[in-house]
Amino acid sequence: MFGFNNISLDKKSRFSFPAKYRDAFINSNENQIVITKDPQYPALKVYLGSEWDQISTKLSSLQGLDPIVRNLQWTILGNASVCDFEPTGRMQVLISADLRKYAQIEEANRICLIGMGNKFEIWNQENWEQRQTGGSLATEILDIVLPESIKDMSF
Amino acid sequence: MFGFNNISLDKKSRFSFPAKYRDAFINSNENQIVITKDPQYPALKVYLGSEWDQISTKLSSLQGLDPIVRNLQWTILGNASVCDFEPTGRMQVLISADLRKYAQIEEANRICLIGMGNKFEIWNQENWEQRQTGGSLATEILDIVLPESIKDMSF
DNA sequence: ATAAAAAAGTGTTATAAAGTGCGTTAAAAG
DNA sequence: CTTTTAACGCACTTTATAACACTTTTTTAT
Repeated sequence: MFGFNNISLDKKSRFSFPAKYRDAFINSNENQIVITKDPQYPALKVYLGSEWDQISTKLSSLQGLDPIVRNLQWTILGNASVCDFEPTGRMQVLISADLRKYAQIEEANRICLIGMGNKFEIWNQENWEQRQTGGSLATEILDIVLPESIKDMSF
Repeated sequence: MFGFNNISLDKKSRFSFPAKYRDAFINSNENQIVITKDPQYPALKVYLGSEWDQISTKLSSLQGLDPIVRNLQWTILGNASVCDFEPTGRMQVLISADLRKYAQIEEANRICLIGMGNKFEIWNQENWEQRQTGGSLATEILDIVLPESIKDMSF
């Protein structure tokens, strides 16, 4: 599941996955999609249910008294929106109001859906273009030292 | 049970869990909800009965002569409010006056209910926004060394 | 101590808003 | 030209919440 897609949100803020991903969804037998905040950028992460189960289980088991861990738990777990999903149907998913706000796609009806293999990202179109053209990566790097417990996780 | 919810308290300080969590509650056969203080922030933790049984059993069995452990016991066990709960009904829960005070949601009628997997957090909206938006990672680092006994617990 | 009043807690109903499902049209691909 | 896909519009369903009525508990005054 790779590649860039420019797709539209309907009036109720739903989008449909492009048809080219249908077989992959059917093959891996997914019936849930999880959307949550990207911890570093004003963008959203989209996980398949099975992938999400792994990530969320691991992350929620970590020691929440560590403030860095807790912040990641808040961001990723605390903003996750779990959507029922039918790979054989319209593959339509709603983006909640606060996630839209975070990704700056509030009024926009066009978004960028980027396939990253086992997950997708959703970006506001302008942000995505800037990110790709400009060398503007510097501003948002989290210069925090990650605790050992999450060094081996990839979100 | 994940995700952010902005919900209202009624005049008697009750809130209802969003309907999307109903199936999870029914499946795990919960009939009790426990609300208690968060040991680090002016916020509340909400546990399912079964989860609470585990945590409270474990926590109350720890060596209370350790001051950090003792503090956690006071905060978490000593402020727990157990509420009857019907997953098939309105899923309505009352927040007691002193818990409201602790979480600074005394007059507020809007709260943030954040699903963190096996538990929820309740926040005053302003506090939550500050915590999420600010680069507040550095400020509240608990530079205490946790005793071995609780390093593997996650509250 | 008792009664009255106030406060706190419980439960029900009505309604506006949010979310869902599905048919139709428009656009793109083969 | 035919088939597939994406986008749009509409109707229906579900959900959240405010308003109301009633019960129980606590407080106050006599």
